[in-house]
Amino acid sequence: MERIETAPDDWTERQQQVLDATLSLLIENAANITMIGVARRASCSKETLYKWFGDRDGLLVATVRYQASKVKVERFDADSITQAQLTSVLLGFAKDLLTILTSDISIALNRLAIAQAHQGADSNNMGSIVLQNGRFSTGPRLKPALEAGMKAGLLRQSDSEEAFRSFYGLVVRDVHIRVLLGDTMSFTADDISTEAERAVHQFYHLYGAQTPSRI
Amino acid sequence: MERIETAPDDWTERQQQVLDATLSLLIENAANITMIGVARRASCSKETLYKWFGDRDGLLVATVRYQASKVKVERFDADSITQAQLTSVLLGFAKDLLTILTSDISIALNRLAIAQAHQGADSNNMGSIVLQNGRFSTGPRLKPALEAGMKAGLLRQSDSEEAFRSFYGLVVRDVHIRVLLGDTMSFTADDISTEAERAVHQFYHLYGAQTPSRI
DNA sequence: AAACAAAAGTACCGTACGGTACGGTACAGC
DNA sequence: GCTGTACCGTACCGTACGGTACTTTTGTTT
Repeated sequence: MERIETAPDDWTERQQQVLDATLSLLIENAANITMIGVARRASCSKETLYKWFGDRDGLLVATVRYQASKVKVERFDADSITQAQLTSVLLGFAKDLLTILTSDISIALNRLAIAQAHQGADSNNMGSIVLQNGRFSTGPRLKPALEAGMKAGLLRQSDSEEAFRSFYGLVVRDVHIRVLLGDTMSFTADDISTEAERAVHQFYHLYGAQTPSRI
Repeated sequence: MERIETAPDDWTERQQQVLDATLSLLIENAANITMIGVARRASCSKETLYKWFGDRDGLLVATVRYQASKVKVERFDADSITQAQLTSVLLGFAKDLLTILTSDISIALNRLAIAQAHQGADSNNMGSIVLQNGRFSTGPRLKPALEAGMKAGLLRQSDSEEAFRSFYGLVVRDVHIRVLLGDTMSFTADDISTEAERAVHQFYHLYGAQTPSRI
């Protein structure tokens, strides 16, 4: 297990300050973001924004990518795995997922991406970018651990992608759509731990090799 | 079991035509909806829109409520329930949920509501309305069947709200966020049936009184 | 047919925002 | 010191849109 970090998209420090300013404005109100607003918050000129990022969409895409590059990903890459290790990986994953999905910044970026997921059906629109760096980066991240678990006889043999999707459902349930729609669910760290443990327990119940105790 | 229909919010036929026009425009591009666009699509004047709906937000809220009023809700309201009945209710619910969440109209309205979930923290904003008529109307709808199932010894005794949320997670998994972000998942009716059956099977596995066969 | 109401159509206003241009300033290289 | 570059601040332009006012059409009542 090691922590790897994706490339910071090679922005200068000043440019990163601008992107951070954009992020802070997005968190405050993703819908009403304006170029002049970003310029003021970042204490830079609009012309600089256009010079660096091309246009409004370029700035927003750069901001989404920039935030994605900041997320450190933990990968499991061993052949064999013990029960305790697998449980630890699953628990950590569930907690990370719930923490991220309920964070201000994730909510803001998802709102932004969802709002304009319709325009520009190409793969460079914001919806695709968020999907790629969000949901579609989490699956492959957990896959090795799941397959090692199957190989070690801890999990039933099955399609690891399907297993992952069910685990995702058990972890997230209705939380994501609720927070996106403005339901303030106010999770404490304890709540998240409890939820993660429930999800892992239920997942073992569905996909574990031997049947553990109920709920 | 009976089909009840919520009040159509007493709009005249002509007004409903306007709301339908608004819906069709929302489906085409929820982000770029304009008053003049609605007026043209509905062959009415802007002034009429303002007279009938107050302002832009009033029109959008009315449209969301109007659509919600069109959804017929099936309720279970018996004291006792058989295994076959419970399975039927669960399957029907899962299929309905997946069908709705992946429909153009639900996607458009959720995008609209999510985009501006931040402004107006009062309970009359669009996020609250969609939550109330979407996620928060599905729970109570299934609750009686779940509790009847517990009473009949078909399901383990547990908090029916918690049981529902896990069922929701098993049914929806990552589907909702993916379609909202623009991932075209193209479900056929067969796909939806398969998904629903898997979810119900897994739900029974977690909450069923006797342990059925795996997956 | 006259009279009235409702609503379509159109013209208009104010504003907000994306994008551009330009003047001014700090600083690096020569 | 001179020149070029990078950047800030601000003013400006064009457009799109929300909202209002006014004129014309349509249709209904008496």
